[in-house]
Amino acid sequence: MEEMMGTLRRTHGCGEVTGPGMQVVVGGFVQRVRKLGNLMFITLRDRSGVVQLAFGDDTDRELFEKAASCHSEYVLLVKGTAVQRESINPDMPTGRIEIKPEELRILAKAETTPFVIGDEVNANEDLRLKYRYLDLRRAPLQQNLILRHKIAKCAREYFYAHDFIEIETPMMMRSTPEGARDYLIPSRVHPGEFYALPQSPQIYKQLLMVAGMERYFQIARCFRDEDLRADRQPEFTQIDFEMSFVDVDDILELIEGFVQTVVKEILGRDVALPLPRMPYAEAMQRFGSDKPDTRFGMELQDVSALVKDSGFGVFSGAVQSGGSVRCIVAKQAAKTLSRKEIDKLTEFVRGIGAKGLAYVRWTEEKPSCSFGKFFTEEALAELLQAVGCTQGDVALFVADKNAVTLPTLGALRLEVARKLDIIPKDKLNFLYVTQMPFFEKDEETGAWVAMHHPFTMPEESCIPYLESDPARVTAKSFDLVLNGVELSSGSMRITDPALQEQMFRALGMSEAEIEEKFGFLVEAYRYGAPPHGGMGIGLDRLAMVLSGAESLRDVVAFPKVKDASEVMSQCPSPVEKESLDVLGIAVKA
RNA sequence: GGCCUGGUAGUUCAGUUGGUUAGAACGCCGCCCUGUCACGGCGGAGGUCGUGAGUUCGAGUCUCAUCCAGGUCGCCA
Repeated sequence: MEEMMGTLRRTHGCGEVTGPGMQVVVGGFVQRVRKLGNLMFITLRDRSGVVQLAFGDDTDRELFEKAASCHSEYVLLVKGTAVQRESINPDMPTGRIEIKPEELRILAKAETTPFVIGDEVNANEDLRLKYRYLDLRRAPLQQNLILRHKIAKCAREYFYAHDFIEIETPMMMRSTPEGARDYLIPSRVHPGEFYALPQSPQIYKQLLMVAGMERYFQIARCFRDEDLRADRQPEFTQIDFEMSFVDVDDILELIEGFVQTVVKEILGRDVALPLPRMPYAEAMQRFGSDKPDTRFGMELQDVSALVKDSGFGVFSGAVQSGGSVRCIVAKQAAKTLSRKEIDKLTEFVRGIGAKGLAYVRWTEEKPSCSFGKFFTEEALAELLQAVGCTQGDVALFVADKNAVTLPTLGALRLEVARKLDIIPKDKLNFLYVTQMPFFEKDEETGAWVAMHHPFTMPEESCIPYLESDPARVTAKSFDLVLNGVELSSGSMRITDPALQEQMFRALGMSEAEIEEKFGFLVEAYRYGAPPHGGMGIGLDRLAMVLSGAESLRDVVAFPKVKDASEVMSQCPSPVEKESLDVLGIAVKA
């Protein structure tokens, strides 16, 4: 029979009971019951920590028997006195004291849990997600959610202090066919018509600038109906803002200030400002990535000039047809990267688009080389010297068009670094990637599509080439990268309606299409808008990196799994036929 | 959607060329235990080997199909 709290109220968190002599009432879950005959210990856990209750021969017999009936995860309310322990546990923050209970109420009993609830995980994630409310009792996950809360709190305080106004934008909005797939909401009042959940508050926050709100901020939930990854959930949270009367540098300075503040607040560490800034083109050349992990070297090297006249057709052919031959050099990796391992890496690069992988593996006296028969010893020595490959190293080469060599070697660089375990875990390398290309070519259709979104302001100097030479147009956009994770992206927006229409045309949209999809937006800008720009910072990803978690699931209270379902409540789920009828929806069998 | 890996007790796993009654650890239950804190000791319960079909005298083990999970690529303006 469960008991009531009555008038008894908690006075302290379990982790807050520190000194002997304290009269306390604590409540929490039973972590563990340890019976030693007429001596018994119960560890009680709440959000603040764990404290030990001690029952001995000085304990009232009835109270002792009641305590002895407790099992793991029972919910107790205990009144007692903290006393010095006979045997101290130095590994426990409250290990110097224990509570001598005078009163104990069993507020709730608990069935045996499907997995043991402790700091160490000893169950599959699948099972833990099904019983997410139990998994969340574990201190590491509680700490992650608390850390996430602190980031959100810190963000609010920072943006409030910088004169931003918190404004909610709609969760039900117009579907925009560009970009990611929308989650749709059927309209009952307008059968056959749909709202969409926002992929971001982009359009609304721009309109808030047109409205003269000057500085808008929101911790905004965003939705994208795409397949999941460890670092991608279908619904996610952005620290979203937009500001007027600014240019790129003003936004970058504001955000690096936030980054410095939040890292100091959460980790107590200093971030040196200004944050490094790297043009997109340089990031691709040096790291083969638009979100470079700069915590380690092993940068890409272009050896096209050295190998273009070699007898090795794969190399010379790639250079002659406008591509390149590039490599990375893994220092002192010859032992770890055996022939077998290099074969695996070859499979790896084939999986992401390269045709193959050439290598030099310099173990003993002579380098062993997959393309050795096409190179004289002198030519090979010259090549290796040029790329800084010496005894004990492995050099890995990819030859193809640049659209393949760069990203392939970028991914290979990360893969090799992980295998060699050379990525420093304690570094926090923030980086702004700037001057992104405006357009990117759709490989299938050959059409130019916006790399960011179509409201992004191009660099002024590029405007003449919008329609004549899209490839050379760069955008006033910027990404914030932390340790190779894209935390956020932002840009200046187009405020000139004529330029905006020109942009839509460059993207191949007809007048009718522009009017139909974005007419209201273009019209808004005809009534005057201050120059403005903004950003959305991924709160989940920031929490993931700052907590050291490997997956977004570890920093989201109730995450979705790979197929976008939620295993605890089992959604999505079918609905009653009547519910569909009222919406005018028929579901294919 | 493609590819890779996995699914055996409540949990995490082991399980030999296909061969007796499918094991271990933790958890759970019972008894003992006055300083434990991963307490300890003794005993016990607990299994549709994901599901279905096939090969075989015989399948946890081999084959096929299917379901589920994770990773990865496509995708994510």
